[in-house]
Amino acid sequence: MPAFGENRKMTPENFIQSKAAQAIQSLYNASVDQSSLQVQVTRKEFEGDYTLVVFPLLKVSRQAPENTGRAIGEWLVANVPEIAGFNCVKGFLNLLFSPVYWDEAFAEIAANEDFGQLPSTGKNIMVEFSSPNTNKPLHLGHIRNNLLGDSVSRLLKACGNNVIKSTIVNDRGIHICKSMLAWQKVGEGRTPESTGIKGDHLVGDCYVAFNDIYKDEVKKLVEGGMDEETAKKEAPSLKEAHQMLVDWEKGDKKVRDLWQMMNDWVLKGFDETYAALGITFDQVDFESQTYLLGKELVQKGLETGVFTTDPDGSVWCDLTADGLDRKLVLRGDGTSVYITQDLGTAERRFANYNLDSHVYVVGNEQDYHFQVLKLILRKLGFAWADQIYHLSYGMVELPEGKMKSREGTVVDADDLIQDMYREAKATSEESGKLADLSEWEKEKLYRMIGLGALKYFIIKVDPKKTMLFNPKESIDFNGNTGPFIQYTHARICSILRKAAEQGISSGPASVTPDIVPSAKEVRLIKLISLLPSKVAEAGAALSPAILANYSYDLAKDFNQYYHDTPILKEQDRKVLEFRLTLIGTIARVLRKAMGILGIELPERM
RNA sequence: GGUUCCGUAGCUCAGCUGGAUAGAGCAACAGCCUUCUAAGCUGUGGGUCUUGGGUUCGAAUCCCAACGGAAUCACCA
Repeated sequence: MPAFGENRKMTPENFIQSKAAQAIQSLYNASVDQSSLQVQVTRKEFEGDYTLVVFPLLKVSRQAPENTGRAIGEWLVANVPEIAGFNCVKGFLNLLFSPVYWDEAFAEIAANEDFGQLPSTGKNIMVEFSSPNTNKPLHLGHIRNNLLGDSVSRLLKACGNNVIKSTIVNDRGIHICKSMLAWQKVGEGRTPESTGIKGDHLVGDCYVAFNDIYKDEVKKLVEGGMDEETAKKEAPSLKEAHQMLVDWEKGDKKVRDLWQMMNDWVLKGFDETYAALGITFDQVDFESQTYLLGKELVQKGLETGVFTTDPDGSVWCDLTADGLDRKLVLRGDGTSVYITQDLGTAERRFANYNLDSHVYVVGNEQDYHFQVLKLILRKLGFAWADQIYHLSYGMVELPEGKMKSREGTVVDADDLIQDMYREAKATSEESGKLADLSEWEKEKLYRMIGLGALKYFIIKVDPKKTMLFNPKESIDFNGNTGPFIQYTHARICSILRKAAEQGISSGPASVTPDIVPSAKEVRLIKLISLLPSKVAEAGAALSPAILANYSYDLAKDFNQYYHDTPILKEQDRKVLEFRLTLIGTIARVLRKAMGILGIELPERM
């Protein structure tokens, strides 16, 4: 992927590789494969822009590392006008580009409005994420899922793909029946309207109530002499819930009506949470409408011998040869299981949307499920089976351990969003910098900052790792946090505003070849220029964390530059305009990167 | 037991296809607001990269093993 804008034919790395190959040819009369030459950005402790690692070349040069490096460096300076100087430390040849080179590179970035957007691939990619159950409200785990899914969708889009965001609402099953039953038993006809409680929370309360009733029954049965295992199965409320599920499948009107009503409450509640998070979907499926999919595939698999039938009529796929176990795909009574409908929906989606690939954002507790899913699809002969990517993410744990809904240690999504908002408000009010804003503007800002903090906190961690959520640290707005990056952007906007008041312009045209960027400015330009490769890298690894940490690096570097460099006091107009263009470009790059992550950057804070 | 993932500063995390003295933030300590937003900046202290082997000029990174932790292996979803 190009490290520079799309117009540039060569990245600095390629450029050095090709010139170094020429140097080696000329000095040692040996030809080396350009791509085998290792070039990296020079570490900031050393002087230079890019570094050629000379160790691998010693076989060819038959000289000490230092001498080899020096010889190549001298040749490059003498023969390549873009390379202005070099120094050699051990086996590392640090090369310095001429200021003109950087100036041109920067002008190109500054003029490219689409900087950071990669060329179109023409591919259709579906990203499925969120996929909630309708028996309880969203919690912190769902937030990680939603933010990853949303960010990854934006990443893939920035990588030039046509992205379809989808979710499948798990609105059917024993869990929702439990909530329904409890509502009938102890709900006393309460509704979101009559109580003012958000619909998903009301239904979640019912779910908790069911578990209380259930535990009570089990306890009584055990006291009556029954062993615990049996008691857990024989509890009357559980049997009732099962009966309710059977009635639901039969289409019993009373059950269906109740189900419809309570699901509507929940979905309305979810809509509010999604709106608060700024998340939307292009395609929403409901499991109640898709759970029968996949049965034809089972039939097909039986015909082709991929599946076999047991004496009791259940259908299995034998995966023992692949190091896995036997997997049930159809129950003895002919009803389907979880994986059956997943097979079916995958087939339907690839066909309907002409997908090139499909990303599933699902927790790592389902790693095995997706391993099996892909394998079965491959056995069924679908070429696209390998284009399924399970974006597996780790659990979110609390300082006191795992979240357990039954023990009430879950962090509720709505509560969390509220807490972040409140903290942002308190911190902002304390600073007193927003006194002249209208109430409406302030509210918008508190939301932007609170949510930015939450989103960044979650997204900056490598998805596959189990992460710890410490409420105290999450509301800290100092250091490597969303608000730090937002603050940097607000500061940049402030500078540009002040400059405009003083009638000083900034823009690509102000970059002229006679400006010599300082070492710090060159570092910033190098950082800015990394955006396209970071987008590509993050997209390929499906890790928004890469982009988040890159944004932090850029913001941190800017803050240091900002403190060391007088900007508006500078007398030389040309230098001033160059700096303003640089600062404006940083703002644009930050906005782009954070936009891909789904985090807004305010112009004031 | 099988499979997969994780183990880096007191804590939370970075560390790209192997490269220079392993980096940030938090916490602790010491500085910096007549100058563009102090939600900031500068500095100090803090490491056997879980352990042991291997591969090579060179390993936190790749391979093997051990130890520790997590997930999963349902006629649940």
